[in-house]
This record gives sequence, C-alpha cells and structure tokens, in this order.
Amino acid sequence: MSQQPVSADGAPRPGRRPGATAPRSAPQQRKPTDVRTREILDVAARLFAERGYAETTMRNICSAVGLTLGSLYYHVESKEAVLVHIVTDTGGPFVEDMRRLCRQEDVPVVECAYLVARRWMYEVHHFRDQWRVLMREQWRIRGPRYREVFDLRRETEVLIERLLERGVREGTVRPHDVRLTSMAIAGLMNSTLQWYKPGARLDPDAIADHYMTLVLRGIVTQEVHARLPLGTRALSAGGQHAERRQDG
Amino acid sequence: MSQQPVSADGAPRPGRRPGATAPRSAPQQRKPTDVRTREILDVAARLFAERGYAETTMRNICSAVGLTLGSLYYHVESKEAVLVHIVTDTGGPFVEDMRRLCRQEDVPVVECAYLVARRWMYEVHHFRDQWRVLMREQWRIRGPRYREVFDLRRETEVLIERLLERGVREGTVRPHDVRLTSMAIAGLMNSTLQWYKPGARLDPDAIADHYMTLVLRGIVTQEVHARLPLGTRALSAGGQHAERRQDG
DNA sequence: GGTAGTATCTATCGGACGTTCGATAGTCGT
DNA sequence: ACGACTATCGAACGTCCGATAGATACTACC
Repeated sequence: MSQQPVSADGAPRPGRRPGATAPRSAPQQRKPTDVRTREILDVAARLFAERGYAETTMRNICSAVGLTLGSLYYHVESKEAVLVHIVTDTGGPFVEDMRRLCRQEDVPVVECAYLVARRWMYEVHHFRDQWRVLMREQWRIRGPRYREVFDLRRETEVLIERLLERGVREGTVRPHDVRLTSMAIAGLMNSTLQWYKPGARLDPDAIADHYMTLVLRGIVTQEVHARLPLGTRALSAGGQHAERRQDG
Repeated sequence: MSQQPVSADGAPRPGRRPGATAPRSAPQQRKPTDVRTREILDVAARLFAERGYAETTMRNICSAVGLTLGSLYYHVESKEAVLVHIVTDTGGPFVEDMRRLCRQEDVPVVECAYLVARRWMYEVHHFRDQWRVLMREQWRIRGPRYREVFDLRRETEVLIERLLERGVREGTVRPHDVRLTSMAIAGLMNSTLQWYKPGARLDPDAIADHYMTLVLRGIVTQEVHARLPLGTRALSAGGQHAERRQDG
C-alpha cells in the first residue's frame, strides 16, 4: 500500500500540513483537545468498529486520516494507546451521566429508570463506533489500565442496583435479585448494538422505553404495573439529552 | 517459541503418534468425526475464547495440541476454516434444538418459552468457549459462509417470533412488537456470556427462569401474569437437557 | 532574520504470522 | 513383502505489521 496522504475513500485530502501552528497542548495527552489527535481517534474508532482492532493496521489509520506512518506516531503513543483512549473517553463520560441521573433522589425510581434507559440508548447509538469498540475490544486492555476500565463497567452496574434498591424502599419495586436485574438491563441495552441500525423502524428512545418497560413490569408492584405502557412513549418529555462532546 | 510437542500447560503429551491407524474418514471434512481434528477444534475454541481469534496464532494451537505446524495443516485447511467449523458446529445443532422446542404446538407457549430459555442457557454455558467465539468472532466470516452463519442467527430470531405470535393466538400473550421482544430474549440470554461464570451463585436454569419471567411478565395477559414466579423455579421438571455431542 | 518548536515526510528494522513443501515413519490390505 | 495411505516432522518463504530514526518544511516569537 502506498503512503500517499489520500483518505480511504479516495477523496482529496489537504495533504501535508507542516507545522500548522497547532494548539499548545502536548500530544499523547490524556485529554486529546488536539484537533488532529481527535480526528485520529475518531477515525480509529470507525475502523476498529468496522474491521476489528487486530485487523486494523496503523497504516490503515494513516491513509484514512491522510498521514504517513511516522506522522501518526507523532500524535499517538502506540496502537494500544489509541484503543485505551477510545474506551476511556467513551466510558468515562457515560458513567458520569449515569451517576448524575441515578443521584436524583427526588425523581421517582420508575421515571429515573426510563431516563437511564434513554440516556443509555442515546449514548450507545450516538457514539456507536466507540461503543462497539468498547464492548468488543475492551478486554484487550491489560495492566493498570484494565482496572480502570473494569471499574467503569462495575460502577454502572452498582448504580443500577442502588436505583432498584431505592425503588424497594420507595415501595414501587418489589424485593428481588437486584444484581440479576441490573445485569439484565445492561445486557438489554448493550445488545441493541448488535442489531440496531440508525434510521430503523424504531428510534432509540422507543426501544429504551420498550425494554425498560419489559424489565420494570417484571419487578414492579401491582399498582405501578398497570401504569406502564408497552409500545408507546413512556416519558412525555423527550429532550433529556444534554449535548456533550462534539457531534459525529 | 519452540516446536516441541508439549501442551500449553506444560503437561506431558503423547508426543509424535505416527500413523496411528486413524479412522477411515477423510480429514478436513465437514463432519469432523476425526478424533484429532475434534481435539484441534476444541483447543482452538478455548484459545480463541481466551485471547481472541486474531491474537491466537496457529503456532499457539500447535503447542496446545502437541503438534507441529506442518501436522496441523494436515488436519485443518486454514485458520479461517477452523473458525468456520467452530461457529457452524456450535450454531447448527443449537438452532436444530430450538426448532424442535418451538415446534411443540401442544405445549403452552409460556412453558415453551421457559424450555427455550433453559436450553439456551444450557447451550451457551455448556459450550461456553465455542459460544464466546461464535458471538465475538462470527462477523469475520465472509463470502458464502457468512450467509450460512447469518441464517442460523436469523432463524433463531424468527422461531422466537413465531412462538410469541402463537401465544397471541393462544390468548396468553398480548399483541405487541414480537420482533423487539425476540431481540430482547436473545440479548438477555447471550449477554450472560459476558458475566456469568460456572459455579456462580445461581445456576443457568435459575437465570433462564428469572430472565424469561422478566420478559413474559411484560407481554403476558393479566391472568397469566399472576402465575409467573420471579426468583423461584418456573418449571418443576428439571431434566430437559438431552445430551448431544461429547461432554467438555 | 534567526532560533525554537511543531508537524510532517521517507526509509528502515526486527519480528511474527499463515501457509507450503518435501521427507519420513508407521500401518493396513493384499 | 510391498505398495498405498495416514500422520507426523523440520525448514523455509513471502508478506505484513508496529515502531523508530533522522531529515525537512513551516510558523511564531523576539
């Protein structure tokens, strides 16, 4: 494969951009505010999602962003570092959002659950490439970084468990195995990554409502049960999606 | 890495077994009745599940089964062929079982659903390595073989949809989006692969019952709903697992 | 205008990986 | 006993991949 700075789809690229007075921040930093690094990470996420981490070469990323191999290594430390960035940059903010949503103790648990489900689906499909990489390739990360990634997932599970326990105290949720239900919710949300495609018959919010209703009906008390609609909007307010990061 | 015929865990291996009057069936056949090929496929499944397909080299498989490279290629056509064998040998019989279970029109749909769930969980965790490979790596298979694998998954989905539709006709299941529910069931069952470990607090049957109850409570009519227990055995008869293939 | 710093290029290295080839034992049927 | 077949070994081939080194062009600042 040649090393000409041409994007993968053949579209003309700006080509060499030597020393374009880039932002002062050091590269290979934790917060990649650097525009070029951001571009690299996004492209890498797309390629990793499409062909898999091991099948994507650094040279593939090069030709996709219009750089040569040497230049790429100016911005990123190593191939694994790229993966770590993608995973933590995606999982971190998500867990933060979950924390915020689950901490609203004044909001009824059932409503909270729907908000969580919608946010989850929104995240998963708004950053679809990143999430597919996160789900499929996170196990590769070893060493100290593994613990970091593992904790993110674990905290999400615990947050859901706490929410369900609050529902029991609140009197709307029946006592049951909260851990199992927490895993069920996570499994349901993440499983949509494998079949849902943007522009499908249902939008992410509808699926979130549907799936969360499925779970809630199984664990909720008799009185609440009748008020959970399947197949229609569970929440009237739609715009619960605060924007963060740049749009894809 | 050396090429001595030593298994991965360091245990002594029979070493070279030249021309040991093997079964007459031709190797690299579709049905690997050949003992050695079976061993290779099982070991490969374990390694693929542990480290991933791309991270497992043919040399890794060699040292794990106690063969050299040249001998390995006597039994298997290529690395991808190994993957294809694992995937189809696992998915094929499973779909067959699903077909059989869902075809029992005399069995009430709710009971059928529990049987399906239990069989599903049994399969997934009895052939855990194979299923993890199936789930994580099946997308690699391209060309004519892809369609084959895709159809297996698709048929499973359709079988569940048909079952749910029969429930509606039967009067036990309320009309709803059967496709979405079918995906939910598949998602729930398969998601256990990512967290369930053998010997955990709950056995696969308990999880199957729990999860299926979750789904059923969401879609079943009022009268049936009360009869669905969460957290206890949903089926009295336990031994619905007909043995097939060899034990691991 | 010179100097420091930034971003890129070209060229290359060492290694690993999938696959192939030819040779060599051992076994069975005749 | 002898040929056909089965299963193994050892060695190699060509390719590709991640990473590095050194040179070079452009910009900003003083």
